[in-house]
Amino acid sequence: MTLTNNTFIGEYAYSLDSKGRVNIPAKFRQALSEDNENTFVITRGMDPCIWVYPLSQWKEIETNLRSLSSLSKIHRTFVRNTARYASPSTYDKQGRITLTPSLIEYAGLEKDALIIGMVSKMEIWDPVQMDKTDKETIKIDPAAYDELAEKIIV
Amino acid sequence: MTLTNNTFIGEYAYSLDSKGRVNIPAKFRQALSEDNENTFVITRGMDPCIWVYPLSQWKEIETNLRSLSSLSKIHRTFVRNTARYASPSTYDKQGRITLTPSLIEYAGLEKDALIIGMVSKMEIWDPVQMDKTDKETIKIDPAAYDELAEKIIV
DNA sequence: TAAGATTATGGGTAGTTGTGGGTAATTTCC
DNA sequence: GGAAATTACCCACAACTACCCATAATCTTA
Repeated sequence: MTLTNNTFIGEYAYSLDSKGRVNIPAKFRQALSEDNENTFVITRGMDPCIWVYPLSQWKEIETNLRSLSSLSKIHRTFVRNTARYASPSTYDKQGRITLTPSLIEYAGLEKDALIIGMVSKMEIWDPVQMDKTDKETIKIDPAAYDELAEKIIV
Repeated sequence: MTLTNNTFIGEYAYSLDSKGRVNIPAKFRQALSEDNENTFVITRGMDPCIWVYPLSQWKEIETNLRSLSSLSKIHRTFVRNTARYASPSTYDKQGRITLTPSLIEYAGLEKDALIIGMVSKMEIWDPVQMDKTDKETIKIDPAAYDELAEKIIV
């Protein structure tokens, strides 16, 4: 079945080659709608990983950023920090995107790359970082989950 | 893989040569719409950096400045400071613009220049100044910042 | 099960990009 | 008015990147 609704779920293990390329799971490529022109926007995640947006999704963020006036210092800082690390990346005939050296370093990627579907976007993790973060997750305050329960039903 | 016209994202490290020239990232040049005739307007940023607008974008700012009444002192000051240091700069065959000595001094530029995409414009920073500003960012009110993030990041 | 299609990974090459420097035109200043 | 300095425009080259093809492993389908 071919879903083209820009929705990504599941986890995949790939390798990062010497040119900084990683494969995008075939299912994710098929899920990407035509208007994205085979293009994602990669940027820093809030965790030590790379966030990968469909281009159309990123454009919405850009539109929102445009509405902020540079007269306000906090607005300037926010626009800078959001736009600064982002770059578009179109996948090649083999289905790979090229990551920037800066993002590879930020995520601590070496040989292996874990690609995780986050519904509206995806994340690229180094396996070691992922492990570490998993262990820290256990320490999360259960009360925080209770609060979340009011917002979402699973 | 062309992003929206006149939209700039990402960070690039270039060098300032002995003639005061800096490269404009190829992606930014490609993003610039035809009607700008390869021309940007450079001026003082509100942070210690140089702001670089597409010519067409600058014209819009001029229009907005016109609408500010000179009866108000703060309006006069703002218009003066904005218009005063601005000058157009067309990039050469190699894609470089020439910066004015006054702006180079204002931004504290020496050998290296960091070019940062700010969506509707770009900024040119000295790496040392950028570092310093990054560290000050931590002092920004986290609550206000988070609120902004929730509104902008979809 | 076998043949064909798809997927993941590696590597080669031609064109593009970033950087330095040269020369002719223009401006400045005495 | 003419020399000096500045600016605008041009060429050259090294490094990099986008694009192409190749191959092995895996999945599909008849």
